[in-house]
This record gives sequence, C-alpha cells and structure tokens, in this order.
Amino acid sequence: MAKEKKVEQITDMEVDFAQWFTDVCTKAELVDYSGVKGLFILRPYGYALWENIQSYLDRRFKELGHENVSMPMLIPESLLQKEKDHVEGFAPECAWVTQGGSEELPERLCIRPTSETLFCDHWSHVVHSWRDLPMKYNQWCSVLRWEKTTRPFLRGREFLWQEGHTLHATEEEAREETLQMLEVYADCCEHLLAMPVIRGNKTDKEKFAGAVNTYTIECMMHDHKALQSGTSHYFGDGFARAFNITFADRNNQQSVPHETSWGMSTRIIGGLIMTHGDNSGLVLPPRMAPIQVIVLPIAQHKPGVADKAGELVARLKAAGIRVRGDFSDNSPGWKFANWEMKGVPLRLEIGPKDLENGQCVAVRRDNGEKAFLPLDRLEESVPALLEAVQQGLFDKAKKNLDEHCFAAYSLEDARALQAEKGGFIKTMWCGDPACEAKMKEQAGMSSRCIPFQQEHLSDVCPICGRPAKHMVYWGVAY
RNA sequence: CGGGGUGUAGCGCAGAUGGUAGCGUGCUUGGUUCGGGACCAAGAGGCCGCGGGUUCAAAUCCCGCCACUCCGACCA
Repeated sequence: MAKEKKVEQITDMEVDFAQWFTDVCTKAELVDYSGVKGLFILRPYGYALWENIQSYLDRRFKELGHENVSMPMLIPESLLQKEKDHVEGFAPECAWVTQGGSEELPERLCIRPTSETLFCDHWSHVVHSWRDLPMKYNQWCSVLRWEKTTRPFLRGREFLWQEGHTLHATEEEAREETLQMLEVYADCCEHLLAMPVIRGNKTDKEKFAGAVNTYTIECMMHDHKALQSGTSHYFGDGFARAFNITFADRNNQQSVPHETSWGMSTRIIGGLIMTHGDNSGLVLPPRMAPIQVIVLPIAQHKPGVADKAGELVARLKAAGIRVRGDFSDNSPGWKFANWEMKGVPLRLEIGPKDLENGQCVAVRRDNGEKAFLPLDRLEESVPALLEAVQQGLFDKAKKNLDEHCFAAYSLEDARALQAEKGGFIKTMWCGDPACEAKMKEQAGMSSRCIPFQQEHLSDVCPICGRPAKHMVYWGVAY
C-alpha cells in the first residue's frame, strides 16, 4: 500500500496551518459544531482533555486554600455597569436576556462574560471584618462573549474556563496571590502540557478591563504565533470601591480590600494542539493524555495473540497506566493511523512473532522510534518511555521557542524579522502606547508581554528614540 | 464588521443547454484477512442549507436569508 495515503484526511500544516488545525479538531473527534455559531460541542475525547487539565488545576488551587463556588449565569445590567473600565471592555461583546417566558424583563440581564461583578456584589454583603479575609474563591463554568469570528478551542462565543477571584486585606498580599497563581498556570503548561512559557506583565493597552496589572504566560505555537495561555490580574481596590466592599481592620478602621482574578480556559487545548501536533494529527503529552498507551494485537485470531494482548492491558492498568486495547476488526494499518491521529503517546504492538520472542513492539508518537520491550519488565519500561515522550515534547517545544526569539534594534528590523522569520521579537520600549500602536501598524505585531526576565538590549526605544524603560516581547497572536 | 470560498447520503465530491439524484468512502450483515489505512458478497441511508420568485416542471435560473470556513480589524 502506498505510504502517501496515510492520514489523507488531514491537511498538511505546511500547506494550510489553519485548515490543519480544524482538521485535527474534528478528525481526532475532539469537537463538533453545534447549531449556533461559536458554540462548540466538546466530544468525549475532547472533554477528557479538559477534565485532565481541570483536575490538575483544581488540585493545585485547593492545596493553596481556594474554595470552589458557583455564581449565577445572569448579571443585571446595573451591576455590570458599576465599574466603568470593566463595562467598557465587555459591553460590546455581551449577549442579553430580555424576556422571561412571554414577559419582557424590567431590566435586561447579561449572560456572564466573566464574573467579577457577581463576586464583588456578593462580597459586599458578606465581608465585614478583617477576620473574613482573605476570600479565595474559584468557579468552574462557561462564559459567553459575542465574538465576531470563531474557531474551535481558540475562539468560541461560549467557552469553558475557571475563574479565580480573591479578596485581600492588603495590596501586598493581593499582589503575592496574583503572581502565585500565574506560577500555577506556568507549572500547568510546562509540567502537565509540556508547553514552555514566557512570564511577564501586560502593557496598559493589553490589560484586562478594570485591572491595575495583568500578568500573562505566553506560549509559542508551531507556526511561531503567540498564544496567551493564562492570565492573572491585580485589581487594586478599584472594584471594591465601585461595589462598596469595606471591612473593619484590626484597629477598627473601615478599610477597602484588594482584589485579584485569574483564569485559564479550554483555549489552552487549542494551544496544546498547535504546540505538539503534526501532519499525522494530534500529539498528546503522556501526563495529560486520556489514553497513554494503546495496545494493538496483530493477527489477533492466531492462537494466543488476543489473550496476550488482553493480559498486557490488564497488567498496565494494574500498574496505574491509562491503557486501552483495540480489538476491533479493523486492519492493523488502519489502527496505527487512527490512534496516531488521536495523539496516543505510546503504541504497543503484539503479534505472533512477539509471542515467540517474549516481547512486544513499542512505538513513540512524538518521534516514531521503535523499540522491542521484553514482556516481563513492562511495568518499568513503559512508564520510562512515557516520561521520555513527555520530556521529548517539552524539549522540542522549547527548541522552537528559543530558536524563534529575535532581538531587534529598529522598527524596520522588527518588521523584517517578523515578516521573514516570525516568532517573538524583543525590543526595548519607552512605555508610550503610541509606540506600541506604531509597532502594530507597521510591523503587524502586538506586545505580548514585558517579561519578568528583562534583558538590556540598548538605552533607547527603537520606535521613537527616547530613553527605554523595558524590554518587550512582540508577536502575532491568536 | 469588511473581503474571499463553500453548502447535494456520516465524510469527500459529480450532477453541461431546467425533466424529481449519482460516484467514492464510511455504515449494517455474513465470510475471508491481519507487522502501515485489506478483500468478496448482499443491504440500509437524501425537505439537494432555509425562504420566496420565474416555469407545465427547479439541485440547476433570479432575489433574499442563514450556516460553516479562510484572510483582516476586536477579543481569552
């Protein structure tokens, strides 16, 4: 059989990266389209990815003392309007409920695009004393934002996420919380998803509506575009003042608390696909893959093969590995292609020849390497291979990131570097939003972040020539 | 919201000058196969995206709408 026929359903990423992405999303059975634009169905395999991210983050949040809650889905318009910057940021993309049954509502209700206003309103009722603080809440939910153009995972009108909201007695404590949660997101990306990140501060232009500071982790996709993968906001006391949240401090003085919020969404799954995927489909890091090992019997009707394959599945399962056997009557070639498309990190083949030799064949999804594994030591060799795949994926993504960061010393350099090589372009910056706008206009890049890890490239802003304040990463973003 | 593309069987497509629909693949059943997308046989499956118009007659011509998709602007 001609090898070129392999995975013919998926468009090559070199031919059309965007089409490749949607092909992977649908062909790997992660999503389906619904009857409403921008509202996607997460199929079992796609939802399982989210569940694995969810269980990691949920555990980390709880270890740090956060509690899960559930806020209403609808926000009265008057509540949404209490914080000026916030409403300006979100009003253009709100969907409204105006009718209940056959009655028109006296006040229209916004379907939550985010829940800051709900948390604040609630806190204004229940926070009275310094003893009530900190409030460390989180909720898992979906939110609605009426986006113009939509794509699976990357931009839906409805998307699943978690939103953490905390309230603290002091600025110092709130700022510490903000950075701590950014670090949780960075860990999630790097350790669970094998996606290396750049941590930094958003510029004023890119900040969340109503925030004093927005911190971000930025990831680089396979096509060298940027994906904002998690954000953490310090709000100061702006929301608290707007919502009249006060508490009596230790000296019985009325004080205004400081607030944070932080979120990660199913968008990260889009990032995962675009970081590790290849022309055969999805590639999943073992630590978060719903199926870590697929066992394929070859010539399963031959004596002993199916039994031995079943035995392998049972043994690996007992060893704590997420394993499945494919005993369907599809041909082996079909199964290879199918499970590759679904990104299963490791494939074990077991056929008549292997039975004779007391071994099986292991094939890594990340690099296609084959190895013969003695059957008696699978409980050690398989976890070791899975770890190797996890590390291999991280290293490959890190290499892509490192090899596509370039320093530029003039606006023209920045433009040319982005046009020719893509990736993250770093330059100095004076801090003026006008220069940021100019970069967008002339080089097509937005500021991704002012990285925590600063470098001194020169003394001046390459855009205007005035003294530089920071080094900034620029890029084309999803 | 601007520009382009596409809507006919689950998926991919064909249907020229109008005459009520076909191919590949997948699906079902049975059998033979099995180390890179196997084969034979018999079946099932269609408001031709939606609404209007022209006509004796519309998948086909005209108008409107909708959805998906790609590229911009905006945003997680």
